[in-house]
Amino acid sequence: MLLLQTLRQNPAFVIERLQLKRVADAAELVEAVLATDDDRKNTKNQLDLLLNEQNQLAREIGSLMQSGQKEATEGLKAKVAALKEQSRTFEAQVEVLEKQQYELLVRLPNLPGPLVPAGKTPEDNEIVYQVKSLPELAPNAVPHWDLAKQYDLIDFELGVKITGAGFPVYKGKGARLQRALINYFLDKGLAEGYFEIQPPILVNEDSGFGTGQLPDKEGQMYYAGLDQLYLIPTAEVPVTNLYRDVILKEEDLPVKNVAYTPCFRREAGSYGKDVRGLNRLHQFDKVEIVQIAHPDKSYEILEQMRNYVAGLVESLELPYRILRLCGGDMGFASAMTYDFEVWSGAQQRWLEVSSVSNFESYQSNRLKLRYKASDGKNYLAHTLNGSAMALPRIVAALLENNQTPEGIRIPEVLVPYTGFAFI
RNA sequence: GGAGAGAUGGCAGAGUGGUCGAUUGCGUCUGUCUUGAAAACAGAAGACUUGCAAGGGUCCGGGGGUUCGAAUCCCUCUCUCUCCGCCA
Repeated sequence: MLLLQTLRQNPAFVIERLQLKRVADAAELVEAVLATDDDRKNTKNQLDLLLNEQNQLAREIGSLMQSGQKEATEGLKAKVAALKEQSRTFEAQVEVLEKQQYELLVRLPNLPGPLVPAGKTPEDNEIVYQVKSLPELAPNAVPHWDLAKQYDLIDFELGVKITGAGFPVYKGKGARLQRALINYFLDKGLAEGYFEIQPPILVNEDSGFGTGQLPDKEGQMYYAGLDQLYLIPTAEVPVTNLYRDVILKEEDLPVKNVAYTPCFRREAGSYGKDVRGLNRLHQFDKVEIVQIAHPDKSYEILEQMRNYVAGLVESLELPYRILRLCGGDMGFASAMTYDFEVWSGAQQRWLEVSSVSNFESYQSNRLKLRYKASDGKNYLAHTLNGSAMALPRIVAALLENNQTPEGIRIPEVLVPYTGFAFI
């Protein structure tokens, strides 16, 4: 959620930035928020005056009672009753205005940072890095779903039988490859100074709200209605929410967490080649990195995270590119996002495997995640996160790019984890 | 799932209708002392919000109520703990 003071200080700038994020009626929204806020403050001030008067009278009555002058209180009591009647109206009004203001405010996405390119579609994303040459696969190279079948690594039909489409069953070396990747990513994270967390994969409504999945994207999460819990779409949700309503010490920043979790996404409305094989699943594994940063450091940290993820992809010997997402393609809560895409040799397309974002104070404002600065005041921290990495598309690219007549070659760094060098 | 107890400031733990936003202890921070530290002593410190400020308002798990006045009484929800049952 954007800070009110940001809108107040420079509404023109906010409107301009919001338009980058495809908010067509930005000007109207901003104006409405500010008008509502004026109204709210005004009404609240009047209410406060009334309350103050009541408090004073109550205190007066108190001291009269204690000195035994009971009769003298009757007139005052009546007076308070009248004031109370009055304040009820204001109270109701304030409540309405607060709600109104809040509902307007949550509809505003985060402002794109200064480096974010203008644009509406994925074509407008800025390619900030791309591998020089793409590998040539043999003409008879096949997509990963065929390889998965050929080597009996992943069984999509079996998943359909026991659950449904988008819930694959990993088998044998396929399962071991998954496990190897998870451990590899976690170990790398630890070596980078991240602290490992194993969070619940069901979260309550407050958590879904804290990171911004609720109320807008409710339909994208699986919901266990009997217990009113949501299956997490990413570890970002439980991990970031660990710090909901927390005031950190300044010297504890940055907080660096890494977590492996399964992720669940309903992905309603997807179809076709996009969802073939491992391209898009309802359940998948991901290792996520989350940082809570000092506002002055968050962009520096974003670059560190980007470099870290780049190192991961490179260590797996996968051809990749990095995109800086344009305003229109960015997530609702993000101020700047880098997407990592690996080249899927047999499908001849780029697959997104990681998304690294700085949310600045957008999430922490909702979360009430603050740190106490040396001046003794509390300030909102910045939050960042990134996939490091999402497994399925990594697996897809590994299988496709590394297929040889002798089998599928496992990247060197993974061999200690898989226990085999070829599939 | 059944029975009982409870939810107060970073933690522990008082407070059962009237200057209580809250006694006290521990922890934290700042001074004094010390070469430095410890100890001792003195002092400081909750959160949100409004206001230039003085000041004001709200917050004792959440919501509602009684009352001139509620942390304190009533209703309700949530959660935690103890015991029993079940169980990876």
